[in-house]
Order: sequence, then structure tokens, then C-alpha cells
Amino acid sequence: MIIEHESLKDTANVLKLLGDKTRLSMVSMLAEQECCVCEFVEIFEMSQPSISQHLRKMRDLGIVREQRKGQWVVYSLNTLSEYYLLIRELLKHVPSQQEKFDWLEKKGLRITCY
Amino acid sequence: MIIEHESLKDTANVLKLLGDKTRLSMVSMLAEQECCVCEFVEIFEMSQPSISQHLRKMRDLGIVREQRKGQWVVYSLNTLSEYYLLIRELLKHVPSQQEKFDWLEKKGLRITCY
DNA sequence: TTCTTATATAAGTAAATAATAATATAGTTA
DNA sequence: TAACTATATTATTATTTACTTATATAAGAA
Repeated sequence: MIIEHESLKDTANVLKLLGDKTRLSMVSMLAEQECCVCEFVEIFEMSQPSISQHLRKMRDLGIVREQRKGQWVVYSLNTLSEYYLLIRELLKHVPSQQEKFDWLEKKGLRITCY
Repeated sequence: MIIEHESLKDTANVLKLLGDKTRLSMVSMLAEQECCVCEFVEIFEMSQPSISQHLRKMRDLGIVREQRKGQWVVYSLNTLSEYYLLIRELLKHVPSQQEKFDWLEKKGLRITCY
């Protein structure tokens, strides 16, 4: 398979963005399931603006996409991103985040209406 | 193939380190050929201490290794690093740095004694 | 030994980043 | 409509990072 190279600068930008354990965990979660902002807030025990800003950075690079569903904004991995393949490969080196979803379920904090 | 997962934190640290275009370019070069410090200084038009500090960070994480050869210190990719596979995969998303070696040759700055 | 070249380290500074607090916006419910 | 919940944005601050200058170390040459 021939991979069309991203530029060095572009790849560095993606790595810098994912070189943060909160954001890396977020994309890893999104690779498993969609997730809304308030769920991230609970999971990471971090202020809502902080979560929102992490998501914005990834949105700005086109890595994730947002979709409003009623009162919630649901985020998902943007499979059409030029960096999608790179990200999928990176995530092979990150353990499953399933336990975070399990924790949300257990606490009754999972938004299940979508 | 089963990949033994690095921890999320470890992977994030590697990505943060390589999320800098100078360091990403350095490892990409080292994946092609060994290189000494003074060559990096010429290539990146950056002060020697700055180059040295970039190398140190990568050395501290075990990504690269150093080997003194006479008056020079030659760096290479550490193929025994637990992150070697990850790094190889990342580098598929970075264009070849061959032209940098070509430029060194042309300028007569290539250290060829090793 | 002294001089030169190559590299590393330490200290200081400027820029970038991540977090918080405060505020604004948008949808939902009463 | 007002009140409430979810999310985004802005401004500020603290921390981190990358670079520079100055200095130290180490090897080779004179």
C-alpha cells in the first residue's frame, strides 16, 4: 500500500495535539464510541471549559467532528480526515478506553439517547 | 500481529516529543541514516545547544542513542526502544528527508568517516 | 602543553500551552 | 415567558517549552 505523505509540519501538528494524555484518551474513546461533552467532563474530572477547549483544538484540525443532538453536542472521530489513517495507527499503541465507558454506565452518567 | 500496548501516558509522551517539527525531522533523518550533531546544526540552522537539547530529550526517552566516534558524537535510532515500532509507523506519514543528506553532501558538510 | 573543534550543560528569557473564572449562547422544561 | 442544562468563548494566570548566551568537557592537532 502506498501512503500519500502528509507534510512533516502537518504530521508534527497532529502529534503535538495528541501528545497530551487528555486529548489522546479522548480520541481513543471516540475511536470506540461517540461521546458527548458532559461525559468527557465527568470522565476527566476537569472543568467544562477545559474539555471544550481540548475538543476545539481537535475540531480545528479536523480530527473530530461535532453534531448537536438536542441539548447535547456529540463528538465523533472524523473518518474523512486526512489524518484518520495516522490516528488509527497511533491508537494501536494505546490501551482500550472501554473501562471509561463502563464507569459512565455504572454511575448512570452515560448519555444513551443517540 | 498482537501489539503489546504501551500505556497511554507513555505514548502521549512519545507523541509530544515528536510533535515538534525539528525533532520529527531528526528522527526521520535517523531512520534513514546515522547523523552527527554538527550535521544537525547545519541542517536546521539552529544553535548547537538547541540541537543538543532536542537530542537529549529523545535520548532521555530512549528513542535515539549516541555513540562517540572520535571527535564526533553520532546519533542513531534506537531499534531496541519499546517505542521503535510506533515510531516506524509514524514515520510512514513523513516525507523522506533524503534531500537534507544531499544538501550536506553538496555543501561538503557530510561527516563520512564512520 | 596550548589551541581548536565538537558537544553538553546550566541559567535566563520569551513564547506557547493548559487551566481557571467569568460570561455568552443555545436548547429544554415548567 | 423564566429557569435550567449543556456547551462555547473570552480573559487571565500559571506552567511548560524552546531558544539564546555563557560555560564546561572531551577529543584531536600543533
